Amino acid sequence: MIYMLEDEEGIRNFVIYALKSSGFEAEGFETPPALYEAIEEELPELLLLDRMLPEEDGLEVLKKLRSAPGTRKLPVIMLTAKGTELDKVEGLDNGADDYIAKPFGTMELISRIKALLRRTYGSSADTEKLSLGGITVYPSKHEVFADGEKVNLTLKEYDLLLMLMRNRGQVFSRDSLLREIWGYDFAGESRTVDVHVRTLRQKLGDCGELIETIRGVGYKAGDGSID
Amino acid sequence: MIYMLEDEEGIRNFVIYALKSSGFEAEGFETPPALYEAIEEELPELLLLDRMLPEEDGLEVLKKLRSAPGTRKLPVIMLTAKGTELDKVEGLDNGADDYIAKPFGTMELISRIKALLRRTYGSSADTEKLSLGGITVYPSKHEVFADGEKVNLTLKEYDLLLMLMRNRGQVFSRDSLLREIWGYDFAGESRTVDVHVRTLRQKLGDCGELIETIRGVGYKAGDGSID
DNA sequence: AAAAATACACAAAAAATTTATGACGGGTCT
DNA sequence: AGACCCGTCATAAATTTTTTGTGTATTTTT
Repeated sequence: MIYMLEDEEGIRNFVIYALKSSGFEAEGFETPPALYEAIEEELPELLLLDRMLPEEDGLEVLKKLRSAPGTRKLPVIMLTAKGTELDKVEGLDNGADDYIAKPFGTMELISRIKALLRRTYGSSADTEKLSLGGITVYPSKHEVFADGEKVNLTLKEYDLLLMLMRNRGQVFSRDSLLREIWGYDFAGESRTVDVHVRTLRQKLGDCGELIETIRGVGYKAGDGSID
Repeated sequence: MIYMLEDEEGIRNFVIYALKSSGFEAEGFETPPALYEAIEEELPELLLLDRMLPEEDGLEVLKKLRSAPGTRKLPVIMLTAKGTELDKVEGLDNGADDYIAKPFGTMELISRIKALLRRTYGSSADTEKLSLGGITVYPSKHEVFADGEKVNLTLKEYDLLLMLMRNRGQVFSRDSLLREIWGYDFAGESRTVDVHVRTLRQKLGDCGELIETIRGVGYKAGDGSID
């Protein structure tokens, strides 16, 4: 969720629209009190802050946010018509993470937002995860959780789960799984996959049921409806 | 320590001088290879990267840095004469944290550097010391403590530990560790890593268990849950 | 509906792979 | 020379993977 504090309705609507088009959740506010109230309700992931406001200066808002424990680390990008170097320095030195002078392009704004979010919330390693029902997989950590409990999987079990989770709802034949995960190319009869599916289900406990057997065809994880 | 990659000597010297005047340690490099070499030696806190370089494009340098585990999180500010919105978007979307178009003012540059350092290291707490369980590393002093006891590590052991501690929870394959720590052109056995992990674990005593073996994949430090 | 056939689940042993360990020799620095 | 770091190897230990056999559920045939 991204919040924006900006008194001019035109700019505000334009930016909020642009953000939503890029897949962000976004909400705009006209006055500092309205923003404060919203922050009490829900802390946004990032704040776009106009520098020049009729009542309370944007800089004052920033200082307040920075001095309150809950919002001390809130990523803030200042947006403003005041584009002199001194203005930028003032904004940044008071705790803003970025400072964009109007007029700015939508694409640049989006990119800067993404860059800041990336830096703040650690783009891949921590965030990157796959979930299905009670199962969560963190690929870069090679960790799997089922109903909150950490599960220790062997390599093949892990590969198998990842394969199924990455293509949820899709049915894989034993042969295609052997080819993809084992790299084998032979078509000979083998119960190898079955055995791994079994151990995998066992280790996943209740979540094991999310791996379905499609009789006569193969296996799949989830039916696409569950998130 | 801040590094700068910039082919024009005039700008380079000017910026390095400005940085030093502001109390930063800084060093400039003329070519990508020189930068890479320096990074092998010491990882800087931040990198200023010129976009247009005669040999290798700045963007290529950025991509390389972002794809290597050791420098994936290195804060990077791009500095460049190319100031169109598309250029900025391109730089930011490829992993740069900020993008400043020339000509830029020294004060703005310093402020942006400070803002990024603030965001990255949270008021410089992280640079001073890294902790995981009973292990504490002081990178600036090259000192390591395990359960309060000082531990004497050899260079490779230290590099290995630092690598794992800086990316806790992340799994590293032997190959990627060899590439990052031993250098991209190291031709030796990947079992070499095992041996160093062993000596490292030994020296860390009980804390050695924090370095986990992920069978079939590699090693990692901490499971993300421990702080 | 009963019988036969098929496909899968389960269990445990056997085989294969991967990692830990101990030891050695070359190299470097003091 | 002595101490130490580094990379390699052989072997032991640990764990995973595959094979194999048996039981059970489901589908097909009669």
